[in-house]
Amino acid sequence: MTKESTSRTRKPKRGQTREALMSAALELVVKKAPFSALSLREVTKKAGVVPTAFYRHFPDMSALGLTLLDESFRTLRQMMRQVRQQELPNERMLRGSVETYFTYVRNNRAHFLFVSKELASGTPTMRNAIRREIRMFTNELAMDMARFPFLNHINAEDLQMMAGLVVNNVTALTQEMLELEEIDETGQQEVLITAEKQLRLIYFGVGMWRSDKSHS
Amino acid sequence: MTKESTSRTRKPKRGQTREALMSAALELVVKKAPFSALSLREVTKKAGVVPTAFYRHFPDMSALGLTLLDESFRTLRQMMRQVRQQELPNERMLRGSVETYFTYVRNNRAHFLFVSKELASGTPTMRNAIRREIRMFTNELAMDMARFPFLNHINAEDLQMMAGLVVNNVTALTQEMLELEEIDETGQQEVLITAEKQLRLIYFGVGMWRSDKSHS
DNA sequence: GAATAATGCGTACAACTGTTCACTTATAGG
DNA sequence: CCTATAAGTGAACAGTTGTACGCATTATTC
Repeated sequence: MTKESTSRTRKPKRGQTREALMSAALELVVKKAPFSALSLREVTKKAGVVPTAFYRHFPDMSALGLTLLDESFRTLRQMMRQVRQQELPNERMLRGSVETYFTYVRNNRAHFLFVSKELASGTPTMRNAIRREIRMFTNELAMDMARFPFLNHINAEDLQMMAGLVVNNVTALTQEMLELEEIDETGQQEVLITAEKQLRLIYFGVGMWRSDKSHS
Repeated sequence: MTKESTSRTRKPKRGQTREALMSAALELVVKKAPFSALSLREVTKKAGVVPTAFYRHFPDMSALGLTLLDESFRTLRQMMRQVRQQELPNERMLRGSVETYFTYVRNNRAHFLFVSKELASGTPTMRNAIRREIRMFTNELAMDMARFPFLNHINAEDLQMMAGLVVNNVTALTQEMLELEEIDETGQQEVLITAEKQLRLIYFGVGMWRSDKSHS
């Protein structure tokens, strides 16, 4: 991870305090409270630094939050890319995607937890940023689906609706997963199985869908 | 604004301060921050009462939170009852249920918002209470489905999975709805339409489901 | 109407908050 | 090696917080 230390420093405190602050905050969010409940002093204490040092790296707490959010998004997009570069939806690859996704969730528990909490309880700025990101995912999923011959009898609006259905459900399952203890292997396995079944069921529903159906 | 006499006046409040505290807190949660970020003094100020008066009604803030949660649950259960006493799922009554539900959401915006925020960012006690409640809803829905001849070829586990799918999505849509301004009539209408379509799609998927399907 | 319980008020205090400022120290570039 | 800059320190500030205490007022019950 750290690749910018280019000098022989006995006490390598170069750009490292900034990261210490970020991971301290992340840790506190995970094991304590929503980000908005963190105090600047609390974070600096956990980072092993005096309160005023904070200002050398961030103008205020909300800037830290935004940076943290950005970092989380990088994780999310990376995951998204990996899931998408598998083949397009069919019953067989469903399991693979689900596993890839939830492996990511488990390996980046802190980031997902942070985003999940902020989505519900963050400042409007944060909430909007997250929702925009989720909407982007949904759009990309809808576009992927559009490229699938199997689905080209479905209009754009309905594809969006279907993508939304998938994303909603995956989001909910992610939160469910995050509630489990990290150790609870069997619980996580259950969520995974449920996820796969639910997505398969959606897949069936999509197969039955007719966009020209009257709905008024 | 406040025209109360300056110093030693007592306002004729009977059991009414307690409620003032509760609705003050609820209001603050709605328009400001997660409950955990509220301060006792803030709440009492908004309720038009001196800080120490708080202790005449609650031992501390978290007790207020629990009470608020309880109140919200009463709303939720009442809604659930009303939705359930309609006929069982078929394509025709879907719209009715969806409308009943979201009307409730709109009419009890504050409570739903409170629960929604606490679900993600509340204390473990709160989160667990809410999740238990949601699980109860899911179970009841699964039981309702089980009584439906149309579905009696589906085993209990899969019924649970399906009920979970519905609840997950309704939950997500509820949060989406709560993000909209109260005035945004067209936005709310859109969510409603999407909700109906998504549930119909699930309905189709359920129709295709075979519990004996191999899934490994 | 007097007694008792319930409720609200004001003061007080210690703990914690964010932020300022002047200061020391470490590091990088010349 | 010297120096300019970046990064960390400590003291101090004004606000806010939760809560304890005693007193004042009201509501209720006899």
